[in-house]
Amino acid sequence: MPRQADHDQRRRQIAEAVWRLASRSGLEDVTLRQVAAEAGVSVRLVQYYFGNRDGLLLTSLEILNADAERRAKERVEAAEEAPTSRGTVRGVLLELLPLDEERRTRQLVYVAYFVRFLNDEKLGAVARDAPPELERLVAGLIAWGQERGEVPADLDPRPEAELLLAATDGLQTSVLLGQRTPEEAVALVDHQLNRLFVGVGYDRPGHPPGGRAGDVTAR
Amino acid sequence: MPRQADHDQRRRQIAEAVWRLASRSGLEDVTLRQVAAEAGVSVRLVQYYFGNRDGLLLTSLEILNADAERRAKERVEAAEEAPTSRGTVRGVLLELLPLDEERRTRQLVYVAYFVRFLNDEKLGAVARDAPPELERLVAGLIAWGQERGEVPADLDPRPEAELLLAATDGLQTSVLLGQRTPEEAVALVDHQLNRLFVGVGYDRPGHPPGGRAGDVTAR
DNA sequence: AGTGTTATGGTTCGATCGTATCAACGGGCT
DNA sequence: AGCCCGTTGATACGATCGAACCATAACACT
Repeated sequence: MPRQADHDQRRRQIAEAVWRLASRSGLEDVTLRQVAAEAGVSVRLVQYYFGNRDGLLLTSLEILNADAERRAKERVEAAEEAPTSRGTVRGVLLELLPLDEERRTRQLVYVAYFVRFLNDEKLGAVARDAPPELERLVAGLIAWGQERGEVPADLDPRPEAELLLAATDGLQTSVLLGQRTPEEAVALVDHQLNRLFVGVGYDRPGHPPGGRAGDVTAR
Repeated sequence: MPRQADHDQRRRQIAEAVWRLASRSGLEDVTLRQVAAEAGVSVRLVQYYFGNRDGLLLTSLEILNADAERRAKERVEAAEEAPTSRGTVRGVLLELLPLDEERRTRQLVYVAYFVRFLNDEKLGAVARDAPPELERLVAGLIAWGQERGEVPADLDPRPEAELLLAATDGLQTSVLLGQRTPEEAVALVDHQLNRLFVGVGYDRPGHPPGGRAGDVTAR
């Protein structure tokens, strides 16, 4: 029991227990006792680091959000090395699908909190931040694709970005429910990307476009 | 009190209390006592009609689902009087948006139950039924539109239907969170419909197509 | 070396949970 | 008329909840 513990790590350890419980069976199973047991600490320690239950729920969500933001930034930067705007947009969208355990858990946690976002201003603020920013980002990428001639110039980037993100969000739901495999969801994202991006293939460099451009764009 | 009570109405009265509580603050506030208070009956009565809490949650969801199905059928039939396949598809999609209090509550209830769908087989079965059926319905309507020359023949109806429904589902989320007005969501649905349906206007009969078809289709 | 603050564990308290039990009312049936 | 069962109310019980309190080990600082 050292005097100088790593508070951030301790908080993260407990927050991860909250995520697991919330994603498994919802917020009603996120009790101080269950969280303590799941994290392998005493109830007192949870109180010490988070105060009361509201603080526990809020701080755990904030940590989750910070994680998501950092992860998204990483993936955007990685995708930006790709020579096409399409690759970057695809990277952003795929961050919204439950393609690995981390993303799956994160998205389930958001769902578990969802109804609270509407009536709890503090929680709602945390949740309402991200999406508009994403829409600006994707719209900007589409506009950039237009400058590079990868996206038809007569498209309006903003609604295209909004629809793309909404569709991905809807696919997320179906994948979580097990109605669709992650692969099918990715294929549908690519299908929609095919109508936006002409003359560029998937984010694999050197992939042959295949057929006339008119075929790829499905119109 | 009377020996012969209307059981269905009683059950519905209590189920509606469950919906209100669940949509307001999540399943953790759906306790027997709170439900009884919200419905204006005694706790014993809730037990009498639903057994235990699991039964209460399950049966309330089943009643909600039956309502949704009936309402969707009504709307489809009403839309089918419209002369275009587009009007019918639009009617189906708009049923998925929180455009009135009934739809809003219904969709919030689904969200409140969501994480339970994954681990509770009984609940999951109720939730997993509807969506695939919707996809077949919309895909069929698109195919019908192709026969009538309202939809380009080279489109594959199935992925178009899936994307349309996924996008609407995603828009639902943003409207519930207050990030988008219902009007904006409907506008985006129409935007996406514009790329599928050529040469037919909105479902208002006699609405002038306006400009060349190429303008309307955004491509 | 002693002292004070930080970090942690254990325990208790009143409230509320789901569930079960006891009690009573009231109309349909013989 | 009288019994009886469907229907409703009130209440009790054990478990668990969030929150608070007390105790103490261990390191930092002087």
